[in-house]
Order: sequence, then structure tokens, then C-alpha cells
Amino acid sequence: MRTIMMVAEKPSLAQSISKILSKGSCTSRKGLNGSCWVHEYNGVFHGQTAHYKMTSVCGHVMSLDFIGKYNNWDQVDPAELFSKAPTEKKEVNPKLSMVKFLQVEARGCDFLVLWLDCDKEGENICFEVIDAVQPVMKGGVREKTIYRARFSSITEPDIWKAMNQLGEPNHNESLSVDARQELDLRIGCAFTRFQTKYFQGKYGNLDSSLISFGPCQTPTLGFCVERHDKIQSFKPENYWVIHVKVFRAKENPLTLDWNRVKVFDKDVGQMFVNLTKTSKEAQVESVTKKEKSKQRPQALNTVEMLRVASSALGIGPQYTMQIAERLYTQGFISYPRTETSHYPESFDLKGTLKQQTNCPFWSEEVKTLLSNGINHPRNGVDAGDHPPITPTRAASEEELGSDGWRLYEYITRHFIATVSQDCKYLQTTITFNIGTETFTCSGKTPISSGYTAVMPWQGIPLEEALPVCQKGDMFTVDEIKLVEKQTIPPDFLTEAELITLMEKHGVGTDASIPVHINNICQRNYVTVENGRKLKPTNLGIVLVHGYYKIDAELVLPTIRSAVEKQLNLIALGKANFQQVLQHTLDIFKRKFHFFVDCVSGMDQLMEVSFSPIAAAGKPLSRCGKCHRFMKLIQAKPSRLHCSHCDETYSLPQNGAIKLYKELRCPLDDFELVLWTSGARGKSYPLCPYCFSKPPFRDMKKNVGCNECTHPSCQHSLNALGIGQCVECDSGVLVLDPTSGPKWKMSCNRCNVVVHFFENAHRVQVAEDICNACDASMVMVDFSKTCNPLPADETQHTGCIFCDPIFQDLVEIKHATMRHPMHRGKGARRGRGRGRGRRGPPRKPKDKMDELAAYFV
DNA sequence: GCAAGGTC
Repeated sequence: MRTIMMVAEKPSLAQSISKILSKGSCTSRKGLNGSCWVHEYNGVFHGQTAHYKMTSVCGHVMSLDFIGKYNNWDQVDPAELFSKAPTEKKEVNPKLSMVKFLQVEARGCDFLVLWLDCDKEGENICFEVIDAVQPVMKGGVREKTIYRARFSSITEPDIWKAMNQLGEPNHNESLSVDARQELDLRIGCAFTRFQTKYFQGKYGNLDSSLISFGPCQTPTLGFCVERHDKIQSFKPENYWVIHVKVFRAKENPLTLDWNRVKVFDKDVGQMFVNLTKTSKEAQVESVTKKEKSKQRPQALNTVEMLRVASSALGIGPQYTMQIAERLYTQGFISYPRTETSHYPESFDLKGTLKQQTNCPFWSEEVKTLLSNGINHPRNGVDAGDHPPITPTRAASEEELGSDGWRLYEYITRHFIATVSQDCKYLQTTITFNIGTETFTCSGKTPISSGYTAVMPWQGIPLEEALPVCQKGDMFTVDEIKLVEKQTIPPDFLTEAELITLMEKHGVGTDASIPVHINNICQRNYVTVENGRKLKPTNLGIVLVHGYYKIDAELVLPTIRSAVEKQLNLIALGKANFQQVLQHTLDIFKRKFHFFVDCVSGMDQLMEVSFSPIAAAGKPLSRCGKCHRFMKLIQAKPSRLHCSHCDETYSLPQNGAIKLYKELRCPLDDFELVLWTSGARGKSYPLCPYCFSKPPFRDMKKNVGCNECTHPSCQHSLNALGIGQCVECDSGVLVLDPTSGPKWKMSCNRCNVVVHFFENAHRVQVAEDICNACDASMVMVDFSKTCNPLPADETQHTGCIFCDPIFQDLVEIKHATMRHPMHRGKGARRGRGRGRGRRGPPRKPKDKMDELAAYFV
């Protein structure tokens, strides 16, 4: 029997498609990566009985990156990223072993049917799957073996239609995505690295660890700064309006609106007032009554959900998507990433509504709709991806938690609204003539609330009823005055407005819009103010103004759409992949060089808001080269700067840095500093020079003395390492020499901190090794007054894992069970032991020799 | 450490 492997873009789709095609009879099992499912059933393929295996990936399998050595910021000129630097495809998430999983499932299969989403990204993933799977499938030389299923919705008729009309994957569309990936990578990384290094080397208080650039995030920031500029350049203007009040006996006075609304010249205003004042009476010119309606909403898609969540619920896009994904995986709502605002024909509107019958918040409205009949939903856009976002089962606040419930409540109310009637109201307008001028007064009275019954915030507010009158009726003029007013500046851009702008200009997608907004917040280009308004920071403003000054195209919203236009030519087969890629890269390469040449133009703006790095920070520790004090710059990213040598040294982030007893690194004479993390109180010393430039080949970048393999330095791993970490595979528990009297050792790789020998006078790592577990022996001195040791002993040396006397004094407890000592000899792991187990350390050579060797 | 696009 032939076997057909079928692959969807996500596990949920594999499940629904296989359910349809197997008519509910498939068996399901989890794949070896623990994330994807395999659904199997028998059916017919090409007229013969066949075995089907339907599975999925989780989005893209591969992602593009530069080959390793081009990811070293210190060694690579960003300009090289435009052409010289080779790229390679890497697995997006190596932990998922997606390629291996696909190969295991595809081995020996006869046919491959690709059910990836029907957009360009999906087409690209098709080829990622093909590349992974083809080598292990049965070689069908004479027969076509790879098919593409194209579906426009996840409904039975559509899925069956797709299965019966299998086509071929579209290589051109896939190539257009390959081109986009390469362009985004080369352009984004080149600009980001250049800017970051350039500005961070010059200014001390930028307060952002990364000065990033990207074809989506930069225009996103541009929108926010554009509004800021409008506010700044706003000049209030005076204008004048005529306020008129009229009344009739025993009735409340009416305030009227002037038909000319306002004038910008006081004298002209006064003239109109005089003309109005020629009459003491207001005559009714006409009374019109018009039935109007407020339309029920279209079915909910992602972008609209994000807008409402931000503006009405006060929940940001990133968090909204997190909540929505949780609601989706728990089965409360349908798939939350969709551009479609139109229910498919087969959508069970009534069934979805019935589920909500018993929810007290809207049961009345639901019951009325079910008994009176639901309204046909408005036409929306069918993007062919997923149905609109709807509730899929009833829920309560207890089940969902506060924010989950608020979003679910909105989604549900929105759904009910889409099948409700429009809101109808009567608009009455009374037109008055006073002198030569015309004034009106209007009011709304609800006729039927329609959908606003479930979306009360959109309802017609109750107003005082207008007086009943007819043409020719006379009112007495109570008051006529000229009122001076001022135009007011616009407010900062709201997140909801930004989402609309991004969508309009094609910046980002429904799934990536939240990411871009999050990026510009995290990079400290904008802050989120009350009412989720986005206020640009000095840094954000200077960056955008700098781009405007040097090359406005870098920040204009068209930068994305212009490139996408080119990419579309590839997708349509009208242009060659290489030519488009080269052409676009050439343009941006020139833009890059121009930007580099003109960056002083941005400097002039930076200088106004930021202080030079040499003027920032407080003196902390001495430089090993000039022996003058270096300054600690606390602003993000925290770093040490030697103004004499004009060098900047990076430091670990998210912790406190202080001087470490004026001790020095034996390799380079830099004074050591102590890094302390907040939460768990982990700390270690580090040499500012070695931290960026590891002295030994086996040492990674950005590590402290607790990972240094120096053979004789008293602060190194060799001197203070005790034994293999009890949690992680690669770490070593290192004594924290500053931790007494609450002594502890912490893993130099993971977050494990082990407390031991509380109140001991002194704790030292001894020369000897435990025979049983290879850990370093530990020597402990207790003071006489506080001595837990037996008899009169105040000093004891032993293995903290194996020594019975130490057992109660070490807080390892359950973690001990993971230690090799307690798992039998077979379980011993070879790596990462304490000192003495790392082989004879190489003798350190002269520091500069070491460095030279390191970088060869 | 970087982009944007999928998805978990």
C-alpha cells in the first residue's frame, strides 16, 4: 500500500484537516519532537487504497543567518554584510528537531502533499519541508511525488476540493520570500550594527542597549515621531464662534450651532453677531426627521482585535496576542491570527450563538436573537486564511482570569453584534433663522438598540428631547455672544492609530505588528503613556530626525512597500530572483555608505540631547593599560569607559557592578569588578578586559572569573570550582568568596545557587579531590561560639556531596539526587567537573600572545 | 547583541 505524507503549517490545522479527510476515523500520536502530532488513516489516492500520515510543522522550519564568523561584531565591518558575508539556513528551533522529525515520518513514503497556509510564507515553508523530506522518500523517478493542496478555508467542501485538485508548489512565490529574508537580514543587521557601535561609542546616556534599524520597525517609529513633530510645530490659532440660546415659554433654553461653525477673524465674527442681533426672535425654518442607523460590526480579525484591546481594554498588542493564544489553545476562541473579516458560508453562526445562551451577561440578547432569527452578517474581506475570531465555547471569568475574560468577553460581544440588527435612531434637526444667519439644533432618539444591546458603549446616549415645533414657529433669542477659542494640538499617536497606519501602509503583518510595536518600546524609542499613547523618547526623535536629514527614505513607510513591489515581481515570475536581490541590495548598499558618510549629521542632533561618553558615569576601577580610573556608565547598556585610552568595555547587564577589593587580573592588570544579580543574590568577579576579550581559547566571551581557566589565579574557576552543577549539564558550582557568613556556591552557567555552612568563619576550596565523586574538597572553619561540628573540632575538610559530617550543612537536599555520586557509576558525566578534572590547564602565555592566538 | 516572518 502506498503511503502519503501530508504536512500542514501548524498542529491545529493538521488535526482539523485530517479529521475532515478521514471522516473522523484517524488515529493520532505525538511526534518525536513532542510538539507535532501525526494523524493516520487509510483512504484512496490516485484510485488505489493508500495509507495517509498527516502532520505539521510549527511555522518556518529554517531561518536565514550569516555564517558564524560574520556574527562577530568586533571583527566584521558592517558594510561586508551587503555582499561578502555568506548566509546559511539554520533550523529555527533546534530543540524541536523539526528536520529530523519530518525525515523520520517521511522515510519510505511514496507521496508528499503540502497543506501549508496559502500565502507566500506558506509556499516558502513548502520548500523547506521538501528540502527536509525529499532525500528520505521513495525515489519516484517516473512519477510525480510532490503535490500542493490549495484551500481557501478550513471547511469540509474546501478541504475536499483541495484534495481532489492537487497542484504544485509555487517556486516563484517561495523565492520571493527567500529574497525578502536575505534583504531584511543584510540591510537590517548592517545598519543596526553600524549605528549601535557608532553611537554607543560616543554617547554615555542613550539608555538603549541596541540602536536597531529595520524596514518595519523604523517606519513604525517614524509614525510616532511624525505625530510628535506635529504637536511640536503646532501653533494655536484663535477662532471665534457665535453662541446662541433661544427659548419658548415654559421650556428649557436651547443651545444652537452656527452653520458657519467658526471664523478666524474677530471683526468678521463681530459683524456676524451684529447681523444676528438685528432680530430678537428665531424663526423655525425647517424641522427634519431622518431615520439613521449605526452599522453592526464586521466579523472580527486580528488587527481589529488588537486595536480594540489597546483602545478600549488598555491591553497592548503583544500581551493581547499572548492572551488570545492561550484562549485559543484552551479551546475558548477560534484561531486568533487571521486577516479575514467575513464568515465562510458554512460557518455555524447559530451553533456558535447557542453556546452563549446561558452566559448571564448576554443570555437575554442571545435568546432574543435565537427566537427572532439572527441577522445576516455584513460582508467583509475573505483573505482565505482562517475564519474570523469567534468564541468556540461558553466560559466564565473564574476559568479565564481577569485579562483572559476581558478579551474573551469582547470577542463574544463582538460576535453576537455581527449577527444582530443595526442600531436605528431618529435624527431630528431644527433649523432656525436669526437675522441673516442660520443656526441648527439636532438630537438623536433611539428607535431600536440593535447590536448596541451587546456593545452598550456604542449605544445612542439618552438626550433631552427636542421641543416639538414646526416651520414658522417663533422662539425668543435669549443670548447671543461671540466666544473666542483656540485650536488645540493633536495628542500623541495612540497604539490603535499606529496599528491602523501600519496596516494601511503594509508595514508588518497581523502577526508581526505587535512585535514591531514592542520593539520600539523595548529599545526605548517610545514610551507608552496613559491611554496607551506612544510618546517618542529623545533617542527615538533624534534617530528619526537624523534619517530625515540624511536619507528620508530610510524612515518613510514606503520603504517596505517599495521593496515588496520588487519582491512581487519574483513571485509573479516576471523578474529573476538574483537580479531583484542584487538590484535592491545595491541600492541599500549605496544608502548605507551614504549614511555612514553623513552620520555626523545625526551626531549634531545627538549632541543636543545626549552627553559624550567621556563625560558620563562615575569613576570606578583602574584601567590595566593606563592605570587611570575608568568610569562606570550605568545607563543601558552599562559599561566601563576609559577616557584616556578612549576604550569602552562591556559588562554583564541586569545587575549591580562594584569594585572588587581593588584586586587585579594577573593577565592584564585591570582591576576586577564584582557583578551581583538582584533576585537570587548570585555574584562573581570579572575582569573588564577579559570579559570582552577572553584570554584563553576554551573561554567564552562575556564570562566572569568563575569561568576563567587561568591555572593559578586565586579568582579563577580552577581555584574556586567545587563540583559539577546539580541541575545543568555544563556548569560548575563555584564558591562565591564574597558570600560569607551566608556562604554559597553558584553555578557558572545556570541559575542554581546552593547555600552552605551558614555562619562559618571561613570557607575555602582545598587542593584535594574527593575520591568518590571527583568534586573538590572544601575546608571550613567555624568559630567556637557557633560550631555545628562534633566534639571540639572547629575545622573540617571534606566533600560537600559525600562527607557525612557536611550532609546537614549543605542545602543540596533533593538536588543531590541528581548528582553523579547518587546515580551510580554509569550515570557519571564526563564534562564540567570542578578543578582537577579539566585536564592539565595550559600554562598561560603572555597576554598579548594569547590574544593573538585566540583571534587567528 | 542585529531584521522580519512563520508559530508554541
